Order: sequence, then structure tokens, then C-alpha cells
Amino acid sequence: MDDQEIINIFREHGFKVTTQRLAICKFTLSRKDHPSADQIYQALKIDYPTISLGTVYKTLDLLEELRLVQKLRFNESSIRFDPDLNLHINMVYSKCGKIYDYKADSVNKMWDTIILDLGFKPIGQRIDLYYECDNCK
Amino acid sequence: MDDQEIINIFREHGFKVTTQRLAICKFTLSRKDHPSADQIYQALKIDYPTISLGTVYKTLDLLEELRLVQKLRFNESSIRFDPDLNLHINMVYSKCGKIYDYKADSVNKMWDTIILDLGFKPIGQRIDLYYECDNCK
DNA sequence: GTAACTGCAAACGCTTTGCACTCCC
DNA sequence: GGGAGTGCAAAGCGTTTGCAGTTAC
Repeated sequence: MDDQEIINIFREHGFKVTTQRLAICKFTLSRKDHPSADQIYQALKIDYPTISLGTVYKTLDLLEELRLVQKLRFNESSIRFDPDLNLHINMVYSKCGKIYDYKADSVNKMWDTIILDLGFKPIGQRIDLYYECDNCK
Repeated sequence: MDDQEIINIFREHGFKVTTQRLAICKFTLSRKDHPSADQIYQALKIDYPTISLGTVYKTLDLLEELRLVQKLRFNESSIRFDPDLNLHINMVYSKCGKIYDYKADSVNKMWDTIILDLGFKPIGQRIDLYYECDNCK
């Protein structure tokens, strides 16, 4: 998603385009490791020294409302933000806290069958797999 | 799981059996709707008026350590406690906050295939399905 | 120009911690 | 009797809220 697309989405929904919003949005959408609000804040502080954590939180709420990210709570204190709202598996490395997405056609097919089996369609889903990586921590 | 079984598990691991622990454990293991620490506390306060929220938290941590429950964070502030550690789907009702387990052989079979496809075995998993119930809230 | 947004700091809510008292074993 | 467990209250920590100042449009 390029800058113009993001700008259009904001404007279409009546939200102003600010430097902070664009930066937070671009950063979060480009990440595949589900950063926390503070990780986003720390990363952006380098290029935008006056940005505040409050703005990061408010913007992330906005992105959730615009269906550009989803909030995920894992078994740790902070919320992680995932820019992929389609069906995928969250590969969670329990020790080091890293999280990556895994996508495969086979999963989609299986999933369709499970949903069909259940008889009614959910409004969303979440699939996690937990691993322990020996080389971390 | 009856009282004696729970008592044995505590003793085997060198933990003392107290009235509070037994009550918290029995209540949590019997619940299928994934109560929060405060819900457990509120429910037990009726029969055990002197019980404290701190003890509920400490005991739930102990039960997690003994692999009798797992902690689950959903998109709400508090932690939910699930006494089923085997493969199942969490049916989450987004509006009213209710959560139930769904188990089916078909899911297990599908899941085995997905894991086999991935090539390496996880140490745990979590599957959520989100619904909106019209009659709630 | 003005309504929306930002940055700051205080408030909030759930969870954890510390400690004196209590009670299993 | 002694050490683990409890209850209470304070501390902790990520997140939310309120507000004066600022900025997009």
C-alpha cells in the first residue's frame, strides 16, 4: 500500500492526514512481526522526535476502526498490532516474543471445511501456533 | 476431576492444600465459559467471604504452572482462564464477552494435517472464532 | 478560521508484589 | 514449630483520557 492509498483512505472517512498518522500507518503496515505500541513509538521517535505514545495509541485505534490493522493480545502484557486481517496462522515464539504470519493454501482449504462443518460463519478468526526457539533468550 | 485428584496433584508437587486453593481450583476447572480472575473472586466470595483477589491470582498462576489451566487474553482488558488444554476452538461472542469451547473430531483431523504440512510441531496452539450474537448487549 | 489532532500528564484498571499474620503438615 | 500460604494494601505497568496548544483543510 503506497502513501497515496493511505491518504485516500483517511480522507474518504473524513480523517485529517497528519505527518504522525502517515508515519505510524506506514510503519505498522510494513511490519510483519506484530509490533507493540511502544515498539512503534520507539522506532518512530528517531525520525519524529516530538511524537508521543498517546498519539501512537490513538492512531492505532483509528487504524483498527479503518480495518487496516487488528489488535492481538498474546500471553504478555502488551497489545500487538497485525496489519494482516485475512486468514493466517500466527507463529508465536514464546521465549523471545517474536511473531510471524504463516500463510498457505492448504490452511485456507482446511479452514473452509471446518467453517462449513460448524454450520455458521464467524465474523473473524485467529489461529496461533506456539514454538520455543532454543537460540533465543 | 474429583477433590482427591486435585489434592494429590498439589501434594505431588510439594504445594500445600488450603481451603482457598481447593475452592478456586474446583470452581475454575468446572467452568466452561473461561472466567476472569475477578469473576472467580466474586463467585467464591459468597461461600468464602474472607478470600482475597490476590490469592485468586496467585492460585491461578499455580494452576497454570501445574498445567491445569491456561491463560488466554482476548481483546478486552482482563485475562480469561481455560481449564481445557487440549485442541479446541474458542467460540468468542464479541458483544457479550461469552466464550465457549467447541470440540470436534473433524477439527482434530484437519489440524493434524496442517501441522504435518508445516513440518514441525508446535508446543501449543490456540484457535478462536469470533461471533456477534444479536440478542446480547 | 475552526474543528480536528497532537503532546503532555494525570487517571485508570488489571495484575503483581511485599509483608505481617495465619495455618497446613 | 516452621515454612508456605493468605489477606491486605501499595506498587507496577500498559493503556486511556482530558485538555491546552497546534495544525490541516
